[in-house]
Amino acid sequence: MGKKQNNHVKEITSMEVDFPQWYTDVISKTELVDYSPVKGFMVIRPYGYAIWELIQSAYDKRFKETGHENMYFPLLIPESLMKKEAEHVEGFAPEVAWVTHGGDKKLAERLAIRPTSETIICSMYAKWLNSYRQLPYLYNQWCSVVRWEKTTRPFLRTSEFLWQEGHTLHETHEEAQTETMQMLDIYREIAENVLAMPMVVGKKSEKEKFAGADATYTMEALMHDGQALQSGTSHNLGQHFTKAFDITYLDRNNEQSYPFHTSWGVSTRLIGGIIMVHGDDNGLVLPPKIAPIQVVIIPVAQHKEGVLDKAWELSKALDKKYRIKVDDLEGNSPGWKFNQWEMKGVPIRLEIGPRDIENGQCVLARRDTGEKVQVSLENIAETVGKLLEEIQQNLFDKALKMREEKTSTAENLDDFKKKLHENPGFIKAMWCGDKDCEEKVKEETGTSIRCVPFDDEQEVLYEGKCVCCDKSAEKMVYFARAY
RNA sequence: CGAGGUGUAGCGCAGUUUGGUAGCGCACAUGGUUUGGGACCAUGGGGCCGGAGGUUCGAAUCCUCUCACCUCGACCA
Repeated sequence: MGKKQNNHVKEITSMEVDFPQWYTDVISKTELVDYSPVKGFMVIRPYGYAIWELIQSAYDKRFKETGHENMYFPLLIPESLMKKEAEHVEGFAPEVAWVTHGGDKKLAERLAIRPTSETIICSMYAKWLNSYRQLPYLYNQWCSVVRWEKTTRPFLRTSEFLWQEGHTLHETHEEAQTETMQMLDIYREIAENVLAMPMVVGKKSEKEKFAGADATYTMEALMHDGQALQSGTSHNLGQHFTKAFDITYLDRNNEQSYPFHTSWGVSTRLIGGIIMVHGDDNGLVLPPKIAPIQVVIIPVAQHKEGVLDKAWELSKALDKKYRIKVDDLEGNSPGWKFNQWEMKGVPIRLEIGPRDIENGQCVLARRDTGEKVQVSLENIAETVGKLLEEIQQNLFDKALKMREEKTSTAENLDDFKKKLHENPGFIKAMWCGDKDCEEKVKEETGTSIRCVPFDDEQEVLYEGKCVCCDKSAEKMVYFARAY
C-alpha cells in the first residue's frame, strides 16, 4: 500500500496524524466542495452535488412511497411570524440572518432568511386547514436554510446547507407519534442500506431537543475519529406550533381542534458522514449506491489497436445498469488514473489492456479492500453487479465493526474519562435522567448525550447507579463528543 | 466569542531574520517519445506578493491598521 513519494503529487494527510486536516484535504482534492467568497458558505461542486442527488432521490422515493408530497415555501419569513412560538425564536434567534432592505429602501418589517420553515409553513397551514377530512397533511420540501454559524466546516456545519424538511399535521397525538417514528425509521433505513452508515437511534434528552418540540428523535453515526455525527432528526412537535399559529379545524365531533404536528430533516451533512465513516488515507470511499461513478474503466496502452474500442464496448455493456465512466484522457498514465479515481472513491476500477483483450478478460480492482481480480469479459455486467453489492455490504460491516470497537461502557465518571481517553467514541452509561448530571458529564468530559435508545434496545449495563450521581439509573444512554 | 496558525501563479511552497523591484515543483498549452500503480524530453503562457496606510532613494521583506481562510476550544443540524 506504500505510496511513492512524489513531489508533483498532492498527498492527503494521514487520518491518524491529523484527522481535521485529512478531512479538509479529502473534500478539496476530490473536488466535492470549494470555499465561496462568503465566509461559511460552500460551493458544492459537480462531483459532490451528484452524491447529494443520489441521496436525495433515495430519500425522496421513500417519502413518496409513504404518502408525502413535495411543495415549496419562500426563503423569507416575516419577523412577526418567527416570533410566534416562544421557545422556537429563543432557540434560533442567535443564528438568524435578516433581510432589512429592498434596494435602498428599508423594509417596514425585517425578513428572516429561513433557518427552518415551521413558522411560515404553519402560517399557511392555518389558512388551508378546515376539516378533519383533509388530514393528515403529509408534505415535504427540499430547499436550503441559513443559520449564521460562528465556526464552519464544509458539509458538517455551514451557514447555508441543503436539506429536506417534512412538515405534517395529524388528528391525534398517537398518529403524530407514529409519523415521527416512521420517518426516523426511513432515515435509518436509507442511511444504513444506501449510505452504508450504521446508526444508533433514540430520543434526545430535554436539553438537546429541538426548540419547540415535545420530543426529538435522532440517528447518530460514529466517525473514524470517535466523534458522533447527528445525522437526521424527527420531531414530534405536539401542538406547540399549531396553537401558536392558531391552526384549527373542525374535528370528527364537530368541534374546533388543534392538529398535532411533526417535522423531520436530513441534510448535506450526511455527505460529511459518508466521508468520515468510510474514507481512508487514500481518500474517499463511496458506497456503490451513492457513488456518482460506480465503475471507472481505465484503458491501458490506449493507443494500441482495439483497446479504446474495447473500453467503450464494455462501457456500453454496463451503462444501462450502472454509472460508468471511461477515462480515456490522453497524457495521463494508467497509474496516475488509478490513484486519481481511488482518491475519488470510485468503488470499482476496471482495467482493460491488450493482454486482457487477448485473453478475453479484464481486471477489476475494488476500492474498499484494494483487491484486484482477473475476470472473464463474458457476463461482465453480472460480475460487476455482484461485486458492487459485496462492496456495499462490506462497507456497512466495516463501519459497524468500527463503531463497535469504539463503543465502551462506563460505570462512573473516572471510568468514563479513562475509557474516553483510551478509546474515543461512544460511551454507554446509565443515567438518572437529571439535567444536572447531563451537564456535569458534559463539563467534565466534553461529551453530550447523543441519544437515549428505545426500550427494545435498552440494556442494563451494570447494577445500580447513575454514572454521575448516587441516584438510581433510569436509562442506558449514549454519550460522545459530537460535530 | 477566546487561543493558535496561514495569506506570494490554478495548486503546493521558497524568498521575509540581514529591504534592491519575484523564484521552484506540479498543473496548463504545443510538438515528440511513452503507457499493466502517480512517465519523459523540448518549447511556451501565467503572479506585483490578501487589502489600506506609513517608514525609505527603494518594501513581498520593516511598522500600524484591516480583511479572509484554516485549526482548536465554548455554542449549535
